[in-house]
Amino acid sequence: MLDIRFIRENTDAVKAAMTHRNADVDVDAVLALDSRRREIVSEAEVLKAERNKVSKSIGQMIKEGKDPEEIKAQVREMGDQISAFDGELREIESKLREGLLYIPNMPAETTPVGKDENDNPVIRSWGEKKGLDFEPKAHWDLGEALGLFDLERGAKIAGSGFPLFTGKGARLERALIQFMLDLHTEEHGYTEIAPPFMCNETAMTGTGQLPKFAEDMYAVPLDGLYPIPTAEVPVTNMYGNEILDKELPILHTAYTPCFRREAGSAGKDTRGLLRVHQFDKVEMVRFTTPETSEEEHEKLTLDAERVLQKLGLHYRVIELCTGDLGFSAAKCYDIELWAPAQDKWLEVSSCSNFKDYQARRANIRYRNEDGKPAFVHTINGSGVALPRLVIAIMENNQNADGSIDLPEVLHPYMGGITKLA
RNA sequence: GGAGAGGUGUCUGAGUGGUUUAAAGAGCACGCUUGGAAAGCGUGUGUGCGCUUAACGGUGUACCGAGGGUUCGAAUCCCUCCCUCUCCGCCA
Repeated sequence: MLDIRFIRENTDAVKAAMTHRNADVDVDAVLALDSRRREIVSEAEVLKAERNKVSKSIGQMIKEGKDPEEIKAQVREMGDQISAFDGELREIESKLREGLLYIPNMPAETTPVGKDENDNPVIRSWGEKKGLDFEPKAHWDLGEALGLFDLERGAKIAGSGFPLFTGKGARLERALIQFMLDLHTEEHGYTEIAPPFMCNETAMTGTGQLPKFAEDMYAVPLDGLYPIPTAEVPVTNMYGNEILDKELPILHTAYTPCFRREAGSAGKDTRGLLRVHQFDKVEMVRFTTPETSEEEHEKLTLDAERVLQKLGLHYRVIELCTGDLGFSAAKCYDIELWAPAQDKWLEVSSCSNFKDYQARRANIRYRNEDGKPAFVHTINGSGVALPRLVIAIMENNQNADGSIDLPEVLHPYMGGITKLA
């Protein structure tokens, strides 16, 4: 969340930022709560100081054998007033916090201003479109024919959007996960985490999924848990309410399945593996100081790109404009893979710098140069998400006979299999 | 799931209603001492919020797992919850 003091002192800038985001946020209502809160705190604390003083004198009187009943009655009255203040304060603080939780992050100064996804500039691209001398088949046809997945049976046991991989398709999932984890841990300096696949409400609030996006999450109400929509949630919140004494930056990578209800996107891009409710993903997370977060964000993005380069896949990097930026992000690059049969770019990674927005929500701090606690900056990105990666591999590397060549780096992970046929 | 024991500051650890302003020790920082170091001695050593200050800081308040309650006053008493450990049960 944003620092209430920042909002107080930069009200116009905050309002302008919300306009650029197309976010409907009542900044003035939050400021009014803040102003009332400070009023009450001041008044209540004067009373508390007085009460503490008089209470102490009661102890003294008892020791001296004097009768304290009259003074007790006075202090009791003060106590009633204090209770009234504290009651109102509790109410105001909870409203204020709720209000702050619904205000998205400030876009970074370098984030391009724009209305929607059509205003996202392309930053760079790598590779080029493969010239296939035949009509490319869609991955759903290739996959069913080669026995890589069985979407009908997946739907039977869980519903549509819950893919079931079979045989070499299942092995390909495992191979890709392992390849990416090895790359990030052995060459990019990340420490691997194997986190819980469910998180509590506090963790989900820390990274910004709750309270605003509750309808996008699966839930296990009996236990107060949510199946994670991304490893970002457990891996970021693992340091919640801590002052880190480790050297920054901290780099973590984690494989987890991800669970998303995809409410609101029903009927859009639903064929095959394009948009599913459960998918595998390797995530990267960096905890940095404010001074280095921009640089670390660039590095993390390159780490994701490296995965695609090693796999030999044509991709481009776009930057999200203010109107398309995610709720908690200040700056974000999306990486998209070219899929010939779809004739489309598919998003496989979203690399975001959250600055101190998540750290303030989750209360993740470090000690700055003065030794004072300060919020870290968090950065994360997919490195990368599997379903669309699998789509790109299948559709780009297909042959006229319906077989699929596997990228060389995967051969060892596939037990020597070089081609899906 | 059942029974029991616990949760105090960076750490160890005392504290069962009122100079506790959380003892003491360790650690850390600075200073003295020293040829240099160790030992010794001295001083300091948390976080959030409010007010104040140009700033350093000052001041008030809250914080002893979390949240409520009792009381003039709570680390201390009561209630609910969370977590850790031990034993039992169940179990991959």
